[in-house]
Amino acid sequence: MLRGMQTSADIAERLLEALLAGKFEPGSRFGEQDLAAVFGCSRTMVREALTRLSARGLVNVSPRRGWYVVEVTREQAQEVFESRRIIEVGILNNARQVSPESLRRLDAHIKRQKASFSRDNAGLRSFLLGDFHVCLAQCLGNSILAESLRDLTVRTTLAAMRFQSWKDATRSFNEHREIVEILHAGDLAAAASAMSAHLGTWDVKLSVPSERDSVSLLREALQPVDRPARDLHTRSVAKSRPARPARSTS
Amino acid sequence: MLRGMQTSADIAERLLEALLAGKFEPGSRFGEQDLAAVFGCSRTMVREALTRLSARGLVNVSPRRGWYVVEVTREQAQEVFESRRIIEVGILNNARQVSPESLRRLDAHIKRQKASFSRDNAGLRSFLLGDFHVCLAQCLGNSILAESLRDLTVRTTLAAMRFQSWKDATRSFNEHREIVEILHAGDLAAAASAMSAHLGTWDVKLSVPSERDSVSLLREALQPVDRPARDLHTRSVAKSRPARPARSTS
DNA sequence: CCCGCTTATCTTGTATACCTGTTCTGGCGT
DNA sequence: ACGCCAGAACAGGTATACAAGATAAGCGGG
Repeated sequence: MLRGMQTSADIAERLLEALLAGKFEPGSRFGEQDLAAVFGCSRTMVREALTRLSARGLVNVSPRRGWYVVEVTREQAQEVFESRRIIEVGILNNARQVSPESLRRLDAHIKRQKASFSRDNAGLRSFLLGDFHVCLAQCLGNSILAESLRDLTVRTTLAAMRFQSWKDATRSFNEHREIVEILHAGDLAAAASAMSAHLGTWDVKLSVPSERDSVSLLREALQPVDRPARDLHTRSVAKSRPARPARSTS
Repeated sequence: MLRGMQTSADIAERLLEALLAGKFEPGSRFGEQDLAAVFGCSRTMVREALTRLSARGLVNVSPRRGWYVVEVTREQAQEVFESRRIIEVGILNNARQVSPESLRRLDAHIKRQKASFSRDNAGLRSFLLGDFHVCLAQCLGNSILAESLRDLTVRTTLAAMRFQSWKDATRSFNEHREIVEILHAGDLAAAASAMSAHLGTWDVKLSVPSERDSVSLLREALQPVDRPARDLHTRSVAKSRPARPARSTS
């Protein structure tokens, strides 16, 4: 039973982190009671947390059926990347300079990313690779867009899972490091270019695989899953039910 | 008693619209029971709606005291404008072209804005002037950023109210119309410039008034209010209480 | 043996009850 | 008369109860 400051905001945060860490497949179902049991609280809190995530577009609710991790469509995924490029490149181009403190923070973050490779922790790695972008936005002084980026990085992760457009983690890390180096040099325009390229390599891959038809979907779904259960609170979610219209709420 | 599809998303939407229409001052208090009475539902729904708004950063909750329309600080206001410029200019620069249908939609929106001037409806006017930016983002094919812009336009309105940085509505409208004309000509880069200028005139004004000290705050507060009560659901909110630490949630 | 219908169970949707912290008000003391 | 303290009223925080819809299981007919 996961504890510690059980407000609905905490629960939402926890779920968001897990999402960013890639612990839930798109389309996974979140049962209110299961989550309540896991977090040791009542359904009320869970519902509030899920409502928060819903408002941020990370989960959908299908009436009387449950909450489902969003299944980003290909078009939406393109939009996500477009949005990220606009925001992240925009922030870099808009910034005047990077404070020494921010540079230190970024260095520390890079170090954490690096460390996550030695420890074999795919979840943490995924989380940090996404979180870097949020951290960068914060360091550049725009916490509003940083917050938006949190949602977008999560959706990126989900889109990547869905379309299996894996970007090599090592490569991502190297590009992150490169960006930070450029920032140390103070060349924000160059950093913006590097960021644009960094994001570009993602969606190129994303657009490569052919459109997903129901046959390939089936074939893929029926592949044996040799991946073991991953983590504590992964266990509480049943895999997605047959699927039904789920409405996305504000 | 306001009715019609009383889901929490609807209520949140309604509140957001009212916020964008400038019907609530920053710092206004939303009483759960009052809202429940107004919407003819239970506190549960109201809480859910407010939770949604809270997740989008439009209201804060002060524990055991209530929900308050966010009071954007000057620094946050600057961030809002920076974010808007990054997003809106970015979208325009990123777009390839504008579809005829989108142009029609924009024309229609301009027409509605124009109409709102003849009818003397300040709320509707404020709403439409903000909504135009959202509409534009949607027309340019990025509904994700359009959604983010909804929050940002609301915060812009709130910041403007707080710092009394009124931008002349007629001027805003003219600039909107100009932008749409440029889009008709197909010059997206020029449109981006126009948008940048459009947003620029706002925050210039915003930065002009000096920092607000408690004395001027009092003097201002004690001015006689000759403005009559505006609309139905404005009546349900008590003016802000003395103020206390309100924490902003995710 | 398979398909369709009915019934049971499970899960969410919504309201409400109760608890707790905050604010307001009245009384007391200085 | 002012300020402080205590009690009451009020509002939000949380859990729970009950209703309604959806899924799954069981049963009967073709």
